Amino acid sequence: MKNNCPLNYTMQLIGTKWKPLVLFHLLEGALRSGVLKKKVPEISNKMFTQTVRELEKDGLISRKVFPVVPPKVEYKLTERGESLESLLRQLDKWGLEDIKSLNHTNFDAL
Amino acid sequence: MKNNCPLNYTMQLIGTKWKPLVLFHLLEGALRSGVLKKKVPEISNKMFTQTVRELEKDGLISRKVFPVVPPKVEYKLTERGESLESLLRQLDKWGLEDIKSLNHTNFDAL
DNA sequence: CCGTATCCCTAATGATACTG
DNA sequence: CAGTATCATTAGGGATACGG
Repeated sequence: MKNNCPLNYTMQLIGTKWKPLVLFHLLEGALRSGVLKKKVPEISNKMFTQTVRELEKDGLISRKVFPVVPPKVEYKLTERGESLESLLRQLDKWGLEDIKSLNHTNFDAL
Repeated sequence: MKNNCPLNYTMQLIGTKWKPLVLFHLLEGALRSGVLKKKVPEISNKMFTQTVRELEKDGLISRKVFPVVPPKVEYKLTERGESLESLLRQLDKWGLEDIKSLNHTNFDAL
């Protein structure tokens, strides 16, 4: 761990383009692979797989395969992943508030 | 804004390798350029400049030049930047807690 | 002291086609 | 439905040398 800042450690776990979004949508509960993917419309097939694989490797989500046809796979947050909930919500909230304040600024200027 | 998630908006503002660290260190107050840079030892000259420029452009920090020799430049958080304080501290806190819990796990396993 | 300008490398992301 | 493989592109990052 460099920079002796736990902050960096956290960013390395969730600080990518897609991870926060995937985690955020899983706050609702377990989701089937296709459903989860549709919640992040712009994500490519490759990046979706890569993202969930890494999140699984890091123990933030779990993957459950149902032995049925057609295949069915569900992803859900692990306990460790759930511990990110308040952080994820705060990230979302800050963005929302910031956008709102920007709008106010624009309105005032016009 | 894509994915209609403010979360993403936030990540685009601070979700890079160095921005969170720079912002975090500025929570203490204004810092002279060289001092701030030393707080992030591994950062290259180029990335430091690039990082503070972008943070300034996004209105999260401000840059003050003192007309003296040798040159003196100070960076500090803007009001908008300061609004990130609790978020930054929570990022740091989560990492710290997670590292601790990992250590416990390891100890238990040994 | 502070910052810019180059050059270079690697990791991250994306489009497309294909398999069990 | 879920996932893999491949190829191509770009963005992020770093080393070094130079300039006000």
